[in-house]
Amino acid sequence: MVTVMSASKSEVAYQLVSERINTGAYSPGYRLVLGTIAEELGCSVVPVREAIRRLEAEGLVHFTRNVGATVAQVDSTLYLHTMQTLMIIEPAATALAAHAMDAAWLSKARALNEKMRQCLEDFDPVAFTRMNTEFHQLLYGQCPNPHILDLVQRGWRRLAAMRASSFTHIPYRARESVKEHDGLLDLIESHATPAQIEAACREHRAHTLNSYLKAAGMEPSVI
Amino acid sequence: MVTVMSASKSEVAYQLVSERINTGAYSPGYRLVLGTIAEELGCSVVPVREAIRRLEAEGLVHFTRNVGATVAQVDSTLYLHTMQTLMIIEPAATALAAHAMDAAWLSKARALNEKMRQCLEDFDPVAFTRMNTEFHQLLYGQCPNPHILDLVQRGWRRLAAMRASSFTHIPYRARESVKEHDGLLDLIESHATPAQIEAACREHRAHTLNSYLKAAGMEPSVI
DNA sequence: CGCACACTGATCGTATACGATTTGATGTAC
DNA sequence: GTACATCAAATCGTATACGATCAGTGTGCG
Repeated sequence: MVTVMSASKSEVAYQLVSERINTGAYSPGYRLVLGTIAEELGCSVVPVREAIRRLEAEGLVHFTRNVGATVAQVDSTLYLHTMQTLMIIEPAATALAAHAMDAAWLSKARALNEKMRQCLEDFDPVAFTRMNTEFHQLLYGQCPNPHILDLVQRGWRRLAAMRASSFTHIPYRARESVKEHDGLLDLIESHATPAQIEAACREHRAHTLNSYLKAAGMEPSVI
Repeated sequence: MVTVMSASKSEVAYQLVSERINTGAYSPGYRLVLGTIAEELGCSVVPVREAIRRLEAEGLVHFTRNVGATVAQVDSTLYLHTMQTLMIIEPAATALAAHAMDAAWLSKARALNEKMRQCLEDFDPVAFTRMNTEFHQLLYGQCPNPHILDLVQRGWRRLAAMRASSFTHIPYRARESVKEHDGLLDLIESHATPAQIEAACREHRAHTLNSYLKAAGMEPSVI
């Protein structure tokens, strides 16, 4: 055979559906029909099934036996639960990644945060959220524990899929957020202990979460 | 139809393989052949495939395209990574579950820990590990955030699948562990804040992890 | 007019079948 | 004796086919 066969069909199906959910082409509640997707991909339903089940395991789609799959609903509770989970795991990942934060890394992070600061004028929530995601990825990206890294990435991915950035709901957080990022980088530059980094990072996340909770008229998170 | 059809075949397959891994009937490295399992279950390979992929998503089996699935290897790094992940998430789950810890709950937890204390004489690592799992389940079980709860349960499940309890490797930790459990319950009884509970619980987990690391001649965890 | 029930179309769950890929073994040349 | 090419068996990946199940609709009865 000449064909390269780089990825299996179920992998292709997974990528396709996954991307469409992320870009919002499939919005929450959208009915994912195996046969339709299979036809579109030019393959049978079997690989599509597998892809859908994988997405289910990741929490991006909801599946009911003998009924079918739909893109997971973004109920406000789900958003909060995901935020809360990230508030616990991401700071830990960042602290564990501290060893990799050298001078080069630091200047890159500073530059990115500076770009975010510039973005504050004529505020564009989407662009800002994208850069915010990138900034945090820079923070936790070098975490040496693959489980934890995976969990953090899934969390962010879920939030992205919800297309409900905090900054859309509570725009004033953007300015505070940039300031807190700087504080975090200062802390890292001064060779703070991992525990200190974790605490500061968690505080940053907690501020965002609690601002959202307050805006929604709810109690702040207990931790 | 008279049949109840309580679970789909892929669900049955999932349960079967999952249990066999947990009980150790399928030990790490064991080759999971779709056809063989299907034959044993009296069904075709398709549902088995789905079950295997689910187990892969949970990290219990390793899957290679066109080659097949094997029960995940328990390399010591994996064990440590799982322990470290749990060290971060479980205390948070416990703190979030604090609201549900009333007098009745407390007496149940005390009773269980007392049983563990009795088990210290003629020490049986397996029985002790089982009770320890139960005790911790009691701690985090009422966590209201389903994501976090799920992550904690997966972590414990993974550790169980590894059949490599800390108490097998470092038996002297058992005695300290029971004492720390009591301390934790005292703290809860005195209506400590969730943050305090989290800190104490994490310290407990950190002690276990670092004892293991020390026994293996490795550096203690940075957080 | 409203409710219960049977029917229908859509969709899922699984079996079977076959092509594709890998792996390990066998044989041959050097 | 070793290295490499070739081959066969085992196993996976996917297509197709058909039975099972569910949601919605229409009809009949109270």
